[in-house]
Amino acid sequence: MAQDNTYYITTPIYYASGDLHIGHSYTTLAADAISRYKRLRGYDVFFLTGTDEHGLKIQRKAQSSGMEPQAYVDMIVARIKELWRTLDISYDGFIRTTDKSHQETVQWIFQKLYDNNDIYKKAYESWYCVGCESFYTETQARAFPNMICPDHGKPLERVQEESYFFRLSKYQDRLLQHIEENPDFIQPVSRRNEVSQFVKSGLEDLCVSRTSFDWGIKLPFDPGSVVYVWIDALANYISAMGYPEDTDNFRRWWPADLHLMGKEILRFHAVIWPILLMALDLPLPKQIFAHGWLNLGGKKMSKTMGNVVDPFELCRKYGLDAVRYFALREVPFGADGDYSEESLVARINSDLANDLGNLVHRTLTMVKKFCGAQVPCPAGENQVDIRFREKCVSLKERVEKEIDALHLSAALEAIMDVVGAANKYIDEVSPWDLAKNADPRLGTSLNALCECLRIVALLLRPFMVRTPELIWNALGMAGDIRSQAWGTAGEWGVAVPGQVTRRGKPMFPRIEDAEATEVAPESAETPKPQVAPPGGPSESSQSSKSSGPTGVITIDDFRKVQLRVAEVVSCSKVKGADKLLKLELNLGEETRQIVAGIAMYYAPEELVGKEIVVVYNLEPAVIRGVESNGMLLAAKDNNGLTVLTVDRRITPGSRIS
RNA sequence: CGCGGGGUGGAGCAGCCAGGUAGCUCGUCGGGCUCAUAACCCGGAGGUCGUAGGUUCAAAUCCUACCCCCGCAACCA
Repeated sequence: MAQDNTYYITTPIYYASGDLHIGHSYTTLAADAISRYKRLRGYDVFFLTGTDEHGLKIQRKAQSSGMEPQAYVDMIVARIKELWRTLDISYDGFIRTTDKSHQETVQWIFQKLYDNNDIYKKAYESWYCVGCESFYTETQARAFPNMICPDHGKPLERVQEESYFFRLSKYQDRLLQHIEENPDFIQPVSRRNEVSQFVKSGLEDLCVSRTSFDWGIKLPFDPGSVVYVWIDALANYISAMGYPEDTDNFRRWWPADLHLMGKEILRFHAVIWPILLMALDLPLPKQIFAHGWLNLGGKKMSKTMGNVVDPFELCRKYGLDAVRYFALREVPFGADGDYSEESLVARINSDLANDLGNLVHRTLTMVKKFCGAQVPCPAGENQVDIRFREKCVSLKERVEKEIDALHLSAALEAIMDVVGAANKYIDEVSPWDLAKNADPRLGTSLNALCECLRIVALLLRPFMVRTPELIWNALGMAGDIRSQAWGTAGEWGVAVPGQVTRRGKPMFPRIEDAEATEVAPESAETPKPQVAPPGGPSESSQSSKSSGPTGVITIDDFRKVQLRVAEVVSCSKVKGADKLLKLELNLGEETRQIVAGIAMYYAPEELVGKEIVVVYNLEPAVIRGVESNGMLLAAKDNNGLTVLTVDRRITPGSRIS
């Protein structure tokens, strides 16, 4: 059993088939905030994240990039780690499913389950395409028109395959019982109901081996098969802690306190994982929490809008702490939300610039003007002062309560509530009037405001990585904020009267809209594409955020996209797809096939002979089973869509610049 | 009848499970203040709670039917 003062928290391991997006960042940021909080509360924290690196998709991706799978995932992992550096994620461990020790653990587990008869071999029927050399399930096969493989035009064959199955069904009742007896096991409640409903509907044994590809962990007793991805992936939570060999370390941390994830993979974590642990006779994790999604304009990754949300880009534009704040503040614990860059800007402006940043700035200005930049001595308090003080002092408990319940956004809300109270307090007290009359309550009020900011800075530490320190130093507090005990956020009168404050520039300048930024000439320097300096990720943000106008790119950025003229040789509808056309293109010395989602707007024959514009160096993709090697350009409005063509005939394959 | 989420002042959401004064953030309008980043503080306007029925003394909330939107599945290159 894990020791009492330990706290083991995990994110899922992310699939290393490509770059991560804001959703992965969201999970990881939440885990980071919780980890930082627990550390501040004195826990011995282990925060694990990592990557899932096996599977057919990665094998294919690597192939099409002309790389070995291992080299490919190494490259992706480097980028993922860079992202975590940029976001200043304080993880303690990073596990990769290609780690030797992980692979050995998985094989050990598989063997053990097999020996215990929790995994058994069974012949089962499925559909097979000789062309693809792969198997399809009943559902997949039925999705193909007439059961014909769209890639190869050949009918699927009914085949028998031997596979290994894991006895989920055997543990169904035990799992259900556990879920019902432990209300906190799966959270939030709505998710818990969903899972228990699913379990009640009956669990089928799970096929846990694959023979259709070989980029995976070999079965210890049947090297012709590899381990099903979820068994491989889920095991990371224990393999990373040394299971089964390093018993000391493993016992120290297991069971995990919290598995955090997006709701889309809850089922694997709430069904397969617990059952796997039961089969291994290990304790179950204390809590599995599925959060909602942070949809930041990511749903329209269409060709026309360049609005793919790249976390690196967001940090560069708005600053790390602003992005962290937004991500953790905007989405309440359970629900999804559609958010836009617009809402991000609105949030930054109203909460961080107008309320928090402005509060710091106006307070320090008054301390400077009225008290010679020294924290003043408090004098007597009246009702207003007392009420304010009490609100500040009790904030710590409110924040603790919310974070303990994993209500991260509510915790931030509570902090901002006190910030609002401080702004109101200034208005009620009007220190400038007190200064005119040399009223001793001037000291009381400004001292209180400094105390308030000190508390806010301390309590923001789980969420923001740079701002707390900035506030702390601006107040002239002694020592490093990093070494301050969490408990001091519940005390009053910690700032020493007479300590010298240092007012800086506003820490969160308002972000004006795009056109306003565009006119600002002084920041016309080419925006540096690099993000945070690798050494100190927290360095990035605050100073350089007013960067370039929204979405402006350099000529070099543009050159990355190779555009060419292509002649449409032939064109046909993709079978079984309403929106897709398949086009054969003449590009001079080569011909290519692309797929475009324009069938609603063009009949196939309309396009033949036309010279269109295509993105030449786009990564190949398989859409609806059909290979696409490029993308055509088109414009769309309310009346429809038009494909871009050239003004006069030109040699197919000509470059466009 | 594929699965899931949702329709509440101009925008985004809470309230619904345990019916009884419709709440919050942003915007807007008016006022205040001058310490502050056109910011901060106070006040106002603005809502047939998707539609139609039903239950009830009473419905945003419970029941029935329907309409519409959005994810995913599966059509994104």
